[in-house]
Amino acid sequence: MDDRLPELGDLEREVMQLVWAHGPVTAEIVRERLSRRLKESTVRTVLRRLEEKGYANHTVDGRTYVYRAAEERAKVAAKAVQRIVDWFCNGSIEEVLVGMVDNKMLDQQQLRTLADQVAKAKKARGVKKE
Amino acid sequence: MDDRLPELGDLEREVMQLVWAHGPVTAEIVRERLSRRLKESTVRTVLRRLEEKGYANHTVDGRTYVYRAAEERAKVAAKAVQRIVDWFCNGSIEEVLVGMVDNKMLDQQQLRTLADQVAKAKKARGVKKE
DNA sequence: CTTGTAACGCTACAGACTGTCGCATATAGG
DNA sequence: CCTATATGCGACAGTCTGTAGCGTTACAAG
Repeated sequence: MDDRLPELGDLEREVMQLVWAHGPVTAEIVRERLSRRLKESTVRTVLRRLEEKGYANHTVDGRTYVYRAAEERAKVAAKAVQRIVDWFCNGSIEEVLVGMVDNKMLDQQQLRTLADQVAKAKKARGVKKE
Repeated sequence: MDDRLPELGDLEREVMQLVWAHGPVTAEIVRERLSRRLKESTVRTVLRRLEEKGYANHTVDGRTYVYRAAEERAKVAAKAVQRIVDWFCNGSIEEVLVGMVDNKMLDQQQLRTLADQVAKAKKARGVKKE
């Protein structure tokens, strides 16, 4: 259920960004949009590995593979953050947030606004029961 | 200033945990407290690499190296989180928080309490000027 | 001063993981 | 049936990590 997704390399991450941003894609599409100019086989390998790692799925359309994200971007990010929190702060999210404020990555005002936005977002998609 | 610290391997992380938790330590101390049973040279290598990576410092006491964390745990965690946020969410912390709520890693109530705690923590250590 | 001992860094090395492809193979269409 | 094309597989080099042996150096005792 809470399968720990393996970490990604730089290229892998860039490709996932595209998949998330662009929706279902083919190796060719990814290749075109990629910053670096790579061979198709390279892109396909990355896509395949992404699937092995559980980040993506594919379906076949004719003889073309169409890839799409296996999990929402926000969810993956959340898990990644959770892992960081577990590793460095004994699971205390507060500590991390405090650290971010200290480090000026986030200010107090923002944080407060955040709470509201989250509340709003939650309501917007329907409240889930505990 | 915002030097991107390299990521850590499992053992390296475990060692850093000890450094943070136990304060200034020697290779020997670390070795004793470590879960796995390792040779001293192994521990020293890890400590040295940790220093190269910018996570730790050392001073010499007699002929013994004493290591201490170069940066606060919470700060490192915060940076790590920041990186995740940049990678996966275009820097939108909100998105991650929403994801965590969605994923039931965090609930709305907690988040609100969080804002207060951070505010308190900030005040407790004195406001820093921009 | 000589030597034993303890702490150190250096070098090494095997096993993953990644970025990058070339190539043999299979298949939709004509 | 033949061709173009999309696919997967295998490969290879470079890097990172865990793990450790070894030669070197410095302090303490003889």
